[in-house]
Amino acid sequence: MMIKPTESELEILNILWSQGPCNVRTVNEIMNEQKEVGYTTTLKLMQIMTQKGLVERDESSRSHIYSAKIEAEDIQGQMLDKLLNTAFGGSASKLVLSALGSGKASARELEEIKALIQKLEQDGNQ
Amino acid sequence: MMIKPTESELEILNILWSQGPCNVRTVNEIMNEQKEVGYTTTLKLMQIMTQKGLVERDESSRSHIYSAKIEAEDIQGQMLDKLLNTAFGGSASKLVLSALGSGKASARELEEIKALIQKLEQDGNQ
DNA sequence: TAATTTTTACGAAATTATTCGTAGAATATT
DNA sequence: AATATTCTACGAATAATTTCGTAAAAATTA
Repeated sequence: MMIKPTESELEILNILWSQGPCNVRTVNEIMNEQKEVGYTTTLKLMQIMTQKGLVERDESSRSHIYSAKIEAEDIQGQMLDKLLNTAFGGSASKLVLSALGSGKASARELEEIKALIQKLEQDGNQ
Repeated sequence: MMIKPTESELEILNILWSQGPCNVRTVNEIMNEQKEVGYTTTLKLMQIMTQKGLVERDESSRSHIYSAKIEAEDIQGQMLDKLLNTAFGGSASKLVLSALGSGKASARELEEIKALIQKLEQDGNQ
């Protein structure tokens, strides 16, 4: 069973996923664009994450460089699964309908999704 | 801003959503099908939820009857939104593709989704 | 080289969430 | 009526998460 990041840990992972490897200072500055967080708070979190194996760090330079040790897709899938089961009673279609219903997908994205459905239906009919 | 249920609170809400109004005993028994939880633990949680306004209770009979005070759809939408932003970087299509990709939707459900997309695209082109 | 700044390590306080024990009231059973 | 059961209220213990202060080492600047 894969380890489940806490909410703060997930925020940090998101930064690492989008920025690539970086040091505490950078992560903390990005965090602070959303809400005020002390430097040592971010540092501590990232140290804990290292211990848990969520990130790894390169200590060769003075300011350690952290990188995500797990794939965004893995965590996304895990969390989606959890949400599916806890909030949507296991119904993937309810979840998808809710996601699309509120107009958050562009025309281009809708095409992508249609294409996937097409593919799924073809595979299913074989 | 709507109040965000904790994980345990969400479990209880799920029970109330699917069962309709019920008392602590019933909720606790259903909870115990998944994992062992003491009766007073469930009671306490439901009392807290009452305070927070997540549920309301009818005290007219001795064993109080609790019912969800918020719509499943509202919380689902809220949590989905949050997941969308925290784990999927705001990309609804990534989320949907991940949800459909792992074969969790039936043929019937895929049809529903297709129909919705059709509708969204028509509306969009007006 | 002295002073300042940046960084890590560590511990612990503060906050939030979960769990449960105990007491007492209401009801049901014998 | 006495006993046992079921229920709520309440407080507090425990656990998990988040936050930050302080100290010391390393590096940079004056």
